[in-house]
Amino acid sequence: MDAAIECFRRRGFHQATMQEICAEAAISAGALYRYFGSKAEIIGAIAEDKRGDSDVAFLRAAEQQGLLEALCLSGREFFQKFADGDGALIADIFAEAIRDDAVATPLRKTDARSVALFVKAIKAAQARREIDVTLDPEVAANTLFAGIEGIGLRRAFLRDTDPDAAVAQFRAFAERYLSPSPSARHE
Amino acid sequence: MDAAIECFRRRGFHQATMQEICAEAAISAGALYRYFGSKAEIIGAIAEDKRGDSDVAFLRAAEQQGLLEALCLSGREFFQKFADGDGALIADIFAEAIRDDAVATPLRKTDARSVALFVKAIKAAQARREIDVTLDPEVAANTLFAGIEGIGLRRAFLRDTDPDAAVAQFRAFAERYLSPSPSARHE
DNA sequence: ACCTGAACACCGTTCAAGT
DNA sequence: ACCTGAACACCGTTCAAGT
Repeated sequence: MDAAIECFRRRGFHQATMQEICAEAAISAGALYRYFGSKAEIIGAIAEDKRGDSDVAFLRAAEQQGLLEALCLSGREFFQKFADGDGALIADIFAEAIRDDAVATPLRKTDARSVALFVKAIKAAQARREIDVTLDPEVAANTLFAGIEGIGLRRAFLRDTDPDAAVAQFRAFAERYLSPSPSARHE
Repeated sequence: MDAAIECFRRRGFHQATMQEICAEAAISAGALYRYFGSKAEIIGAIAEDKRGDSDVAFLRAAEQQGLLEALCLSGREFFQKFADGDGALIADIFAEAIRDDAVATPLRKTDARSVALFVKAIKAAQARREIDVTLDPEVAANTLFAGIEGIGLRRAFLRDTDPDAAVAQFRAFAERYLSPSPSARHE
């Protein structure tokens, strides 16, 4: 049923019509409204279950290859969506979530889980003295997330969605952001 | 005439109707389409002339207070829009620009001008040895932009649009990103 | 030449009627 | 109980008719 993702993917949230989604799902309009209260509710449901699969992979990478590589893995996954043409849809989701609390609330829950994962990995890396110990893990996790999202959106806007280039840009940012700043070092 | 910005501001791009805009501008539907070919063309026009006023202020700040303070000034200006409730509109513009070349092309032109300004200020700061000289100015300018945009959107999504907190987050990011990285220093 | 506004094609959503 | 699909209210856009 959620395979009506296909319609948003093909035409974007505002361009796709409920009738197209009904046709794709082989269902009537009335039946669709039995499962989802509105069009906005559908993006909520989509964005919600798109996360999570990669959580285990992230934590394993953080342990085995270090925080930076794990972050780049997450980044690549996100940047790939833009290369696949989902950029406008992602921006639509942002817009809808900023505008509508009913959309934002469920998304914030899954977002918080991802942030918590970042925080956990950051603390572990600090314990290993792999990165700057003076960074606030919560703020750092959010800034890294903002960096990934900003880079992805911006490159889509500039029509250069090559994931390799995007990861390289993010890697340089994360590396510099996380490394002990000269002014803060104590030895 | 462009005071129909008001409608987008109040209700967002997709929620505002052409009839509302016509009423606000005291004009008929036919007349509106004489000036703008479509609804999408209107955001293009809006976003286009929203830039530019602050270019002079940025360059002056960069000279007198250093690159970091000038960046924070730009950041604050952008974050203020989210605090004013324009966050969803900004995300809409992103979505529309990613989806539609006709919207993106004029926006990329004004964007390029702002990036060029950042690049210029970055080069000057490198000449002063104020920041890391090994940074590519073009990439750095884009990454800083992505950081501002990402932080703004993300904080709007998380319903915490306080400009002071946003600037503080961005300042820490920019400071660490720009400072000479230990591994790259030569002395 | 320029503007008007009724009309058009189409959208998201609903709800009486069927099974 | 659940689904259908015509109908509703409303959208962005157009274009014959006016000035």
